[in-house]
Amino acid sequence: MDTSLSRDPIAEAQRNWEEHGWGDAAASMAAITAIMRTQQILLARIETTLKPFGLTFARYELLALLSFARKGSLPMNKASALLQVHPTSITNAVDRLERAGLVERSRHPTDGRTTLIELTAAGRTLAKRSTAALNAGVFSAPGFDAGDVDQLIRILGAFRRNAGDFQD
Amino acid sequence: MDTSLSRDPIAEAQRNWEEHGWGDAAASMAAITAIMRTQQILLARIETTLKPFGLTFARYELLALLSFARKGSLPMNKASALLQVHPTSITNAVDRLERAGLVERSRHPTDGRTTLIELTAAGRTLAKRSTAALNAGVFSAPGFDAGDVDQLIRILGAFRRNAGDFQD
DNA sequence: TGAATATACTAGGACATCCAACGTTTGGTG
DNA sequence: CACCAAACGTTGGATGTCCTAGTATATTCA
Repeated sequence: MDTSLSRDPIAEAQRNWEEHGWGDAAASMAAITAIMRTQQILLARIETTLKPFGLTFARYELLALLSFARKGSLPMNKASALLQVHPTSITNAVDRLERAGLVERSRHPTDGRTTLIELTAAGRTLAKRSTAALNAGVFSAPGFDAGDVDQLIRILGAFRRNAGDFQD
Repeated sequence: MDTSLSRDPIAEAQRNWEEHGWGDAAASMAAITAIMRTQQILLARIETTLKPFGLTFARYELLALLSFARKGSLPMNKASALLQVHPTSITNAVDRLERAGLVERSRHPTDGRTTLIELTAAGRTLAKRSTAALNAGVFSAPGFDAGDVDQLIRILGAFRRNAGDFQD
């Protein structure tokens, strides 16, 4: 699993693409494959950092989102929209967080369809601690060269806007 | 699930980070979150394109890798190393591809521990067709701005090298 | 007002990924 | 030559994601 190869397998795939006459798609294929692999590496680091807290990244994201909510609570459909995942993924995450005593479900006062999620005291504490750990262990030194972080934010921001994630 | 937000939720998260005094980690957090989301968008497009062929991206990657192998066959541990996924993921993919008649397992002639994977004729045909579909539907127009593809390859290549993916 | 439509959440299933543990085969070492 | 550590693949379990379908509640409109 964690063996270092002598050559970049993605660059190798790009060469294969070019040799087969798919030169117009080769570079994009390489970029997309690199995004896939980078996501995998980063996710593994994040999960390792969160493991001591009993959290996964999916659950952490929800916890962090709730900790920034002004009212301290959020409808499940809002969480689904903001985290940009399927509603059933939110249900799954809330189930586990609730079982761990970190959040609680409550009925919406006026709309009987919606369920509100709210942090418990334990949830709020864990959100702070795990965020500090992620900042220290991953975000403050992610391994990108200087200046590249801003490039990534720009490039991927444009891509996500093109993909319809947001208007702005 | 596919609702367009008025504002970029990742930029919003970055602002939250900065307001809480985590300015040194805010930009990296935003870049990493953007990578996660971009991967999700691209994977969804790829899976949609592959669905008519009865393939998932994981199975396609293995199929494509085999189609480039000189001998037409590859040990499972090689596939695991080149695709950079856990050996059990290869076992899973080969199980399904074999059941679909696209690949076959065979014993290594000299080393009794290793298993070789080989494309069937049907597998080779499907690899070609699905690659053409991906090139046409995703890779040839991925939605990145001009010049950004090369930037991505450079930035993510450096990251992966730092992460120990390859020497080069 | 009452029926049709839309929205919100949940249940069940398919798929992929990882980890831990296991059995088999190799190959180096005493 | 025998033994044991290492390598290889598989099984079983946990997690997350998505999809489809179903139930309950709101909203719209005839």
